[in-house]
Amino acid sequence: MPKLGMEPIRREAIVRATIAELGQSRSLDVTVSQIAKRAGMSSALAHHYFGGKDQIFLAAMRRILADFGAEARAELKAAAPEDRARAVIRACFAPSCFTPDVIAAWMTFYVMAQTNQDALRLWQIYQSRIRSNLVHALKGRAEDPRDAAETLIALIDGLYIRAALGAPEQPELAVRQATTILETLTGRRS
Amino acid sequence: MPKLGMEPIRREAIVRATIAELGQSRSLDVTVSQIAKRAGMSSALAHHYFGGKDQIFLAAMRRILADFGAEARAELKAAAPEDRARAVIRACFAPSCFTPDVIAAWMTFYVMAQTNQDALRLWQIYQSRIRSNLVHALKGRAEDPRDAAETLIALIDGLYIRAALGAPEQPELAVRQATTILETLTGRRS
DNA sequence: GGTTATTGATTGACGAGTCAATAAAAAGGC
DNA sequence: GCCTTTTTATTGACTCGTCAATCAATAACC
Repeated sequence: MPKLGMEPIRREAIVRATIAELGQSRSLDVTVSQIAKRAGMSSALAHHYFGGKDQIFLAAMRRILADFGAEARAELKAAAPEDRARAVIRACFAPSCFTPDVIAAWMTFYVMAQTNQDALRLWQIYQSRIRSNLVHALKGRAEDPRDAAETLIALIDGLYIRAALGAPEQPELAVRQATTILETLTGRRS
Repeated sequence: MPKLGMEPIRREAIVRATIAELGQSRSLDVTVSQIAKRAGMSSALAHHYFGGKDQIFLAAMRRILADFGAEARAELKAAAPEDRARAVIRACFAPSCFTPDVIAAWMTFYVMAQTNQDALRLWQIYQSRIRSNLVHALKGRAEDPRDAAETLIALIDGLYIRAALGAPEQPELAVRQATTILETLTGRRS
């Protein structure tokens, strides 16, 4: 009983299912069939719409990156100029970006980016966006904005890993750690 | 022409080959055959000595952890009391721990630890060791030694990820970033 | 009748783990 | 010191499962 105009619906379902499955199984060893089953369709259809497994993963990665971008834009728009750096940190650990599923998916993307050029490029784009946001936010507030931004990003990456492996660390805790560093970097000793 | 007493030699060769292969192929999709070939033996022999793929990986992980432990112990022994935290940082980015191969292998272990209980336990042991070293080193020098240690570890993890994905970041750079944070955490503003 | 949606069945490759067979060294008996 | 037996080392060939990708077939829609 095929209805027309299914393509966007199916694609959306697959992307969601991919993130969920990746988050649940916690490894890259997720089969197209598993994803398709969770999305309520046959694996053949998933192949039909995406062409291959890699492209399914890339679509999921793009989605996660886009979600983060939206979150960051929202936080930045609502933030006072001197609060922009904190806004970026908040975005990183916002509920839409810091769920167990998404975190676990991130991990797999890190691995994928080591070998898949497209994945690497996506990651780099995300990196340079967050970096430029932070550099901009830190200009005039940290001694070396570039350096401080780089350090903060590394710290955030590390907090993600720890969230992936450790007990379900509360977002607030991660935000607090990152904020503390931010404040020492901007010279405000607590 | 079997010679006796080969077991330790073969095991060593497999462990080395695993790290090398993991580092080169940059993914967990490394076959036992690939490893065995690099180690100069048949895959059957690898199975014979280790029992299975997981145990091969775990042995490689144990090795890397042990190498780090040795490095850390050496650095700590040679460090003045007020330099102990820096010694730990130096150990993390020492040549024996921070080669491209080892870094890439680390990444795969992070992923493995998400699903493999034994791998997770190994990681946790490593974590608690480095944490207690850092807490000890920071006692009386940072406002909240535990918190500061936690943050430093997260930062180090993040620097590893970035090294795995980015251009071959120089160890000195990573050490500098970590040391900078260390100094702000211990109250010495540069 | 052409397009879109959909799937079950199939193909083809690859990889973990097993096993039987071979060969050399060691151990034991005489 | 020889012959036998056991233990250790080693591999090629094989089994069994899995999975990505394809395809032919079916069905609704226009």
